[in-house]
Amino acid sequence: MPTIIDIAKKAGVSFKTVSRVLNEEVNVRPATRQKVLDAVKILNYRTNTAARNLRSKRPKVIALLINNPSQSYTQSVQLGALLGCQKYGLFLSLHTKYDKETIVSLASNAETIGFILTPPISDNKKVLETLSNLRKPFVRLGTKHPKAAGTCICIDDRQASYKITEHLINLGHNQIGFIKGHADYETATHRLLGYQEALEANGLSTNNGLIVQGDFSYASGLVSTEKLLGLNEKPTAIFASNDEMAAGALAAAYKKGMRVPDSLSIVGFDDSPIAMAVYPRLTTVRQSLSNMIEKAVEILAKPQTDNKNKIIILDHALVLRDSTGPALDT
Amino acid sequence: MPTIIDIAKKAGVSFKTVSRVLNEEVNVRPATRQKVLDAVKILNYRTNTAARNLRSKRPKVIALLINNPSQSYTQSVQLGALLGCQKYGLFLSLHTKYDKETIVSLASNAETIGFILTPPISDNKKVLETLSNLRKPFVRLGTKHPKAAGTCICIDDRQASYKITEHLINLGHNQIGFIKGHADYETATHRLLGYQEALEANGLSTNNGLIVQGDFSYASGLVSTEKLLGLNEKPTAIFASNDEMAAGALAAAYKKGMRVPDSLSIVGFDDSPIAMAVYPRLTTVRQSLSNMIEKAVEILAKPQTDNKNKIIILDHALVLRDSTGPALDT
DNA sequence: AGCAACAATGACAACGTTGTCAAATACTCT
DNA sequence: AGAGTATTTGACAACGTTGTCATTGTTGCT
Repeated sequence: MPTIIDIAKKAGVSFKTVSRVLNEEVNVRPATRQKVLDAVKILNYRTNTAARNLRSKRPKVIALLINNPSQSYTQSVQLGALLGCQKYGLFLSLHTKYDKETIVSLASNAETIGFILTPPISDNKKVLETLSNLRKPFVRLGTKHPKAAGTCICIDDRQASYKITEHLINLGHNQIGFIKGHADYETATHRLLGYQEALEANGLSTNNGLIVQGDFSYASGLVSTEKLLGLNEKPTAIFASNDEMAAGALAAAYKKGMRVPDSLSIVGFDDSPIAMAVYPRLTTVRQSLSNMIEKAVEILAKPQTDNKNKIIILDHALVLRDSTGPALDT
Repeated sequence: MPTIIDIAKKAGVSFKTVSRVLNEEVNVRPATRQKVLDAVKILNYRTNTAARNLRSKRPKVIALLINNPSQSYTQSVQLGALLGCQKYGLFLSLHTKYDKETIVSLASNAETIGFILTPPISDNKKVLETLSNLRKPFVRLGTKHPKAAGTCICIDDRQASYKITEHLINLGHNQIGFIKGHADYETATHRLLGYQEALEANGLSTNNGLIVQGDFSYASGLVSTEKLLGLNEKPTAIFASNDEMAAGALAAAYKKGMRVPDSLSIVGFDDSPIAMAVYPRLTTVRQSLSNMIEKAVEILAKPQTDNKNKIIILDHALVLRDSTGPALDT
């Protein structure tokens, strides 16, 4: 394994200068910087995080605030965060509580670099207020509410929602039920908007009682679908705001003896593990939670990148599986 | 933060002796050791893993071999392994391939401490043979097949299975269907045995076509349950060998218009996230995957603990929820 | 040209631990 | 008791990096 001393020799500078380049410090001549970077590339150098952590007094802990009813969501995020931390030689501290006291005590710990907030905490006014006063950086996942400080990372929920609704419309569906997510989540609002816009753009009514309130849980998906299927003008397709509710919708359909996608199409959102565990497998929107969280860790780990207080919008993708099919000709 | 030098002063020995005690080296007088340990406790000392990793040339990587169709299982295990690694200052390398070449190349890396195998790899003969020849320690999860070397960590599947079957019997069920797990998994066999023993112990027949083959997937749970419900002598309860198949069983029941647990009781196994996401919530067996994997990391991290080539059996617990109820009086 | 001010670089200590080797102590045997 | 050996302890360097401070190089100004 090459060390900064090897790099220094190769580049013809002192090892301290190498350290400066690697830490993106100011006051390094561009030519020198380039020589060092070349040497780094040639020798395939990787920083020894043990040595760095030993010597530097920089903070090393990222606080992840997560309190999500979906266990699969929680696990994915934790996993991604841990992998990111491992990459940068940082430690992760996990927290489900987010009262003022907890946050203040975390922030006052000199070891803490900053916070990562996950929905619905990302949009919790009290938390945002508390953090804004605390001079520690924070990153908010799954939201893009512009008012508060802190970097936001999300996908374009509205556009994704628009696209998956249009997929249903293209299959001939014109009565599309919608199950809203929990009101505390910003994403829930955007997904609804995308759905409504797609309907309007295709000349379909958005005001026909086909929108019901869920809360992102399986049970609410089931109950909501029972409501929708009990209507006089039944939907031929249902858009659930996440995969868990879509799984609940599937159960409700089975209960009624309906076949999916033959007599009812169902779509979800997230492409969580459940989407593949269910029968038939769900058509859904994939958002890469692991990319999101890795980006969040990176922003906190490398404070020099000027991502502060920006809104970062990551890619998503429509995933067509077996739970959607053409509308019945009735 | 106290260092070994502080401990040394407190205990009246050299800091090198403290290091020896902390690393459980031999040739330390018991009295000295005790003095050091007391000082450690009083000052609440925690090893600085950065310094340790920097100085020591000990290997620091644990290779986790995991290739499980269940994403929730995979995530839980990875999460637990990462947390364990963080605790001991180790790195995790994740692998889904387990051909001979991959294993040999991992083992020949001087950085690699050892391997953790997860089902079904835990019982893969080729892998076990390859590893046995390679002089690297390995830990096998979810199995207790005695022939091969390596430490095994598991729960008593047979006993757990016995207990949950007995729970159904106590509710008055005497026609209990069983959905087997994938044949590659040792646990599948033990769960079947426990079920059969419980039936026999309660004077029920085990030979009545109520046992069908699944493969641990949702889809196989659904199909298997349809088979069982199509029999002349229908079961009043179904024991699925894991929660995913139990979720499939629930779907099949809904499809037939049956209510759970009113007209059919269903139990699963694992207490995976799905058990709580489903309606009604599953009665199941809880096995703490996180404990298992943490133990596995510990064994590799602290080679001195003489857990080598032992079989470690962890606790499990019956979790009674809403998917089981009294048998119908028919 | 000469000087100040600032930018860029380098020399060296320090972080907390383990590895190496030497020294001190305890034990065994005659 | 004394030599010889084994056990226990200690002194000190080393790991690869960053922090501190000194030194050198560069620029702008009179």
